[in-house]
Amino acid sequence: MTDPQAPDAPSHFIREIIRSDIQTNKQGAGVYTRFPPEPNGYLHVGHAKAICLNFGIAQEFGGRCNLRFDDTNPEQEDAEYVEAIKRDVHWLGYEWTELRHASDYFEQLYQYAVTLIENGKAYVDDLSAEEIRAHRGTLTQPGRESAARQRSREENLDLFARMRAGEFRDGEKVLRAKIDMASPNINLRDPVLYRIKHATHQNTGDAWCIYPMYDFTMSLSDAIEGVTHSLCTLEFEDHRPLYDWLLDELPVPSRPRQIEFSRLNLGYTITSKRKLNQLVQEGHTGGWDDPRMPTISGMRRRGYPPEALRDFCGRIGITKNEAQIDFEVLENSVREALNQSAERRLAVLDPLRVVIENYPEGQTEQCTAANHPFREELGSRQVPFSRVLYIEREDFMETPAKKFFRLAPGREVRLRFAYYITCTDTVRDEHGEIVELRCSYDPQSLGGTPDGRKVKGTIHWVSAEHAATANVRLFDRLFLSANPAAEQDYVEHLNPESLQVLRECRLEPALLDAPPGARYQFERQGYFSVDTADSAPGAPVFNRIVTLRDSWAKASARQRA
RNA sequence: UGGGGUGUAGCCAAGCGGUAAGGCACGGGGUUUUGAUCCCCGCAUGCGCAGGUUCGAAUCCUGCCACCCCAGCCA
Repeated sequence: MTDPQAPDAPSHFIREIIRSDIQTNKQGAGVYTRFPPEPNGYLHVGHAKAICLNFGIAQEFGGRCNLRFDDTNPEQEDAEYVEAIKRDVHWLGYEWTELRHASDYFEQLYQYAVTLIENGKAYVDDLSAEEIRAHRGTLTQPGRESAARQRSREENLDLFARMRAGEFRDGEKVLRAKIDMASPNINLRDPVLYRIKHATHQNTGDAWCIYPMYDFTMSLSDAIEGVTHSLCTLEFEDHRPLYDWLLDELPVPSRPRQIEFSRLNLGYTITSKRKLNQLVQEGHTGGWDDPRMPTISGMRRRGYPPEALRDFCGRIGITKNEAQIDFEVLENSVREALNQSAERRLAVLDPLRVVIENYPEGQTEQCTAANHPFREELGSRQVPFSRVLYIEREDFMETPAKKFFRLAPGREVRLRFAYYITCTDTVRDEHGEIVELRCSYDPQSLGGTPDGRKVKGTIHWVSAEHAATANVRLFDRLFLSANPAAEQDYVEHLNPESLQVLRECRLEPALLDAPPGARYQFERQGYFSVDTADSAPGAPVFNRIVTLRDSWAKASARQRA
């Protein structure tokens, strides 16, 4: 596995920049990064990329990394989200150096704003939002200066103090940087620094009624924390001149460097907090942690191991290309982690009854089953075998297709960890549907066969009398479109069959005591986890994390096509 | 159309003037009591296009083309 920290992990341009900065001592000693989410929703895979980058880089260079909540817009934010975010970062395997909130700096930021005013670099404007927009100009035309731009420092200072004191209503006044209304970079056309919001803040309560904007907050918070490398996504690239302008104009304690990289897009999924929020609010999924959601909490609930996410983030690379990663890359990381760590069990998802006619009635014996094919230290368990079994319905074909190696009339197969059986007859119900197979077994075939005969197929099974019955949920992609975000209405592209609940699954008895969160491979089927929310003691509910690769399914699909 | 970015295989991605790494996907073969895993092998005379510089260019120069981002008192 390529962990981002591994010495042989592929390098990328940000790592190169940092190496060079260290060599030239450009950003001072040490590396300090930060992950700065806004607590306005749950984290998703895209954030996992940013988390692995920021925390991973810090780890790699023996540096530090803060978790900082960018909580400057009280109307959007909630304490529920800050708790969820902390949980997600921890689950991914990272520990922050300091836990901060941008709101911790509100007083200091306010003083910085005052300094700007004192230096003639900011002014209070009383234009309305619409007027400001009209004054801003367009992409090709310069903006116009507001009359308020000429205000004296004294008046600006007084007005700004009164903004803070709550003398104005929302939207009545705003603090703006005095830069250049004719700049070809629209972000430099006197950007708003502070706005009035009489709202209760999740961290500071009612202490403030003015709140700083993103650009102002981000660069100064980075500087306050001594961040050396401020990593963010591409859309902030043309905000960098403003980020740097603030550092130039104010007596900041450090000089962070902003570097942008492209955000993660994953095939068949959505990585937008806003859109994910809509899915939750409109009830299209069971919540933020629905196992079909590309949120970190959804993936955790589904059973993805955190090391799989880290491995994935290490594989996709860090560049400025707008990339859309195939979903298979993620699944590959998940399978690789689980193949290594998950114990194997036998479970029949779609049961078909089998009676072994030459097996003594009422007899039970224990078959020894290895818990893992290449990790002997994980030991083995006993699986009961008896006269009546269940096998997977799709492991039997009355008229076998070409290259079908499983059970069929007259065919012999291996029952995993047990005997060879041969299908001798079929039993049908009144509709003509096959409801039972009659088979014979070879008592000599337990560890091998005395005559050395080989069989092409091995199938899984469970003893009917001993089996537990459980619900198993199969998940398919949430969207049918490869790029739902690009569709006119992504909600229309939801996969109506993304969730399938199987209620008649038969499990080997050992699975009955599986603890919530445990992950197993159901042999020949896939990896499954015990749902942490819906399972009860003695009544586990299983989530399919990911299927096994299935070259038979692929080949037979190709045959049909 | 002003500004800022990006173009290397189906999808990612190395490459930093010396003759196209690696991963995913895909195809073929071997091992196998999971059609899994594992192991081999194949997969760009080609790097957005066109010129130019050079003994030599994905890398340097010039000109084009395509795509993405920016006109919130969101982040």
